Amino acid sequence: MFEVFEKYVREKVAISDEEIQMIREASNVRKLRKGQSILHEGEIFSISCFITSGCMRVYRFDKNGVDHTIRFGIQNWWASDQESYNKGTPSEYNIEALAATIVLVWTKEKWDALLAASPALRKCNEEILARGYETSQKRIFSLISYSAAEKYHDFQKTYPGIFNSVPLHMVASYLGISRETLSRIRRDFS
Amino acid sequence: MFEVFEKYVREKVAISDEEIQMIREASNVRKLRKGQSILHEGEIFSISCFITSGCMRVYRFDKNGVDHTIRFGIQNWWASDQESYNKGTPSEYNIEALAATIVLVWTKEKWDALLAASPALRKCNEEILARGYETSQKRIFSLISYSAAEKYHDFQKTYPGIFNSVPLHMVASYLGISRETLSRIRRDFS
DNA sequence: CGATTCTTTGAAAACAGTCAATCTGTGTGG
DNA sequence: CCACACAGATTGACTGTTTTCAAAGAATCG
Repeated sequence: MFEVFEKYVREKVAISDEEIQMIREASNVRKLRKGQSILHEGEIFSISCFITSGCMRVYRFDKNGVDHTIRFGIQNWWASDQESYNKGTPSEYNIEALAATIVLVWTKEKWDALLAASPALRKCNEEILARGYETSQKRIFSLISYSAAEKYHDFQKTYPGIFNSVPLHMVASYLGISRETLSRIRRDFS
Repeated sequence: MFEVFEKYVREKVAISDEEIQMIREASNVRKLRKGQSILHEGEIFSISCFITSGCMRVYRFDKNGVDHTIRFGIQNWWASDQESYNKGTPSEYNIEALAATIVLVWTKEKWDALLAASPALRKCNEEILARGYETSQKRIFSLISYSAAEKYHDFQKTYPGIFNSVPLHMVASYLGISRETLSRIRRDFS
């Protein structure tokens, strides 16, 4: 479990064994069954949650009760609602495991303490946030400029790991198109 | 000029007069005419750029040469390409003034030094990044779940300040719809 | 005032969504 | 091992929305 995280951090920043050990001790392992949720809308999201294996999905319901996929997460990704986490406000999102999944979690208190104690972790954290923002910008560009077929192919190419882990109707909901449209795109392109 | 920024910072964090003074001394004022750009694609974006008045637009061309509005900025917003700034890579974006605009700029070197020297500024910076990410998430949800009309009304309601500062065809390009569609939405709803 | 940019409109075509039905694969219980 | 249930994926027919293209009407600016 933790080895995955250690490798992940060491690839991003130089960090001492002591710091790693401290981070390890503050962490908890959680195993999730397929379909299990770590966040329901209305709850406050107050953990840092790193995926070591499996697959997760962040989603949200619209006013008609239709769910929309905000984001997926697989190994080495974080599952979170930054807004709820930062502000301590009730979340509008849900986070569920799409398959058997193992995550490392830290409470917000412990994570804050770790950030204060470890400059390397702090740097790593900043990088993660920056990377997340850049990813969002790219996705926004694809959503405003691509056709349905282009969005599909771009997703498949950019995130093959995710593409191969999640059901197609969730890919459709991630891309903002209907599953039928996605199905027809697939038929026409292969 | 600088007063706008000082007020902005003080509303976010507690900061000493000395720190403010230091930030002020490192800053430069730049006046932009309508249509003037501070970034062309291919260049490296290596300044922090705070808008004290006026209006800016971050945009990008797709492979057909059509431009798409990534983001707008008005007073108290930042104009940037985080990815180019962070990684030092050539930008894929363009940033232009949509009207006479005054910005405060810091070179990346100076800004980094300020962040290192002022914990308050660093905290403020983190908040800005977090807020930017949250904003992106909201926009993604609107792009994948709203109809064209809903996107329009949401934008108008959420960012009235921007809505009233930019031409409609750019609003359309920001929302990912054609100007004709936007025009018809407006006709049908008033 | 003329030039340019921005916005609106109409008609046709392309595109995507909906609904209902069917097909496919997986896993479960008998 | 089979039959059945269930979730996921596909298809067809239809509807509705959005884009495209071409043109004309405002608004703005030198």
